[in-house]
Amino acid sequence: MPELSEVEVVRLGLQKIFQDQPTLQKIELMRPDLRFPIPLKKLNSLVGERILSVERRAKYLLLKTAKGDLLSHLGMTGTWRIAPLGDERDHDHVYLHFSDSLRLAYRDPRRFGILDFVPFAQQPRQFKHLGPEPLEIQFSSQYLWSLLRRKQTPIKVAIMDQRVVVGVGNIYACEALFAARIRPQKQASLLTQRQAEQLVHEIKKILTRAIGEGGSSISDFKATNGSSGYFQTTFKVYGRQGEPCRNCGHPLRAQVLGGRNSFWCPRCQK
DNA sequence: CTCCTATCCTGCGAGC
DNA sequence: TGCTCGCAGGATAGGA
Repeated sequence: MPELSEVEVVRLGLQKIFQDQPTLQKIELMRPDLRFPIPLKKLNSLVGERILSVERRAKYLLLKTAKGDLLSHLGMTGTWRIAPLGDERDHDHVYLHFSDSLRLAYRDPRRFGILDFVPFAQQPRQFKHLGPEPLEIQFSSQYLWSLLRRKQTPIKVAIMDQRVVVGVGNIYACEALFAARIRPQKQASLLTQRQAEQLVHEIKKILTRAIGEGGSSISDFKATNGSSGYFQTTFKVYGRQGEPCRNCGHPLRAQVLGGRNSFWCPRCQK
């Protein structure tokens, strides 16, 4: 369930763990069956290398070394955790052994995640069709509005399209549209420039805020796993169909758009 | 090309 | 208490 904010919080946690650039000493593969089989042989070429940094693109994480990178995607239920010897759990796929007796575990019960090897200086094939990062200046209202003019899909489907902008998942798509007062089912091509402006502003605001709130609990890295990373106490519409709008009191509604349940206030959102 | 639907998987909560 | 059932959802493949 992690969206961009949650993945960024995980990146910050991993960066802290790797600040002394430990050496990868061994990769222990417990079960290779993720979305795609984990390529142990290729990943083993990273053994002996130091982790130089941890980067993020969209919801992908990259552990960077001089020989190449370990790419991971958390899918729905993927987590990284510090796993001291003895802390083995169901659904642990991989243990990464580092110098200083550090061991990291990748665990993913639903197996929607990805672990892959990226050769040095190569662009991961997964990045080929990705749109701009939502928190970069390239994601501007001018960019979004001109792109949406040709889109014959509901606006919510459009902003969840990774080719339009990366990292906006179902929860924050609903919340950003509520904040921008736009109905999720509104045709993307019919947004006004003003609405595109509002929407871009709210997406940036909500993602930034979520990173800030998740990041504040970073001292306990384990706290960043699963859905506990969401600032879910402050959801205004997500999962609240039938309950009163926090703004006007009108009952909130739900409808499936693009295969995803969507929540909105019929009075506040136009 | 654009848009839509099905698919992968397991845990959890609702309902009986 | 214990069972079944449907939903959750990121990304992608394949069909219309």
